[in-house]
Amino acid sequence: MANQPIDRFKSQVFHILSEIPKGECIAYGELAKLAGFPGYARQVGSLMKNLPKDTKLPWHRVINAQRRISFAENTDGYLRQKEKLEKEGWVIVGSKLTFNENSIKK
DNA sequence: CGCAGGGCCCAAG
DNA sequence: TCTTGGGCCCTGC
Repeated sequence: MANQPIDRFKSQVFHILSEIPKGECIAYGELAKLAGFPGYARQVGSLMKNLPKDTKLPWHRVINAQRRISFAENTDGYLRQKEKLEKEGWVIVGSKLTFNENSIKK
């Protein structure tokens, strides 16, 4: 298509996303930046939105810069992401995402 | 061609 | 911690 840069951007995003190891997380902005398109955070969100349910990409490891899940708590997207993250050692502390390294801080 | 909106980001209060 | 307000880029109507 005409949007080659964007097309590459998408590919990069998906690639990077697939390379994210368990226990790691990345912000939309960071992801976009690594993809070579700093400032395209919103587009990353659009891509996530477009992801199929059967995707094997760890989209749940993508969070916002505030280190929070960008969904409202009453949405199933939030719940799904939360579950996956918790399985990988993440914990929700006051709406904030925190990595549980062996033991939660105090 | 303009406008609203999105899994955003950042700074203030 | 939450709410505003500005800016970021792209898509859809």
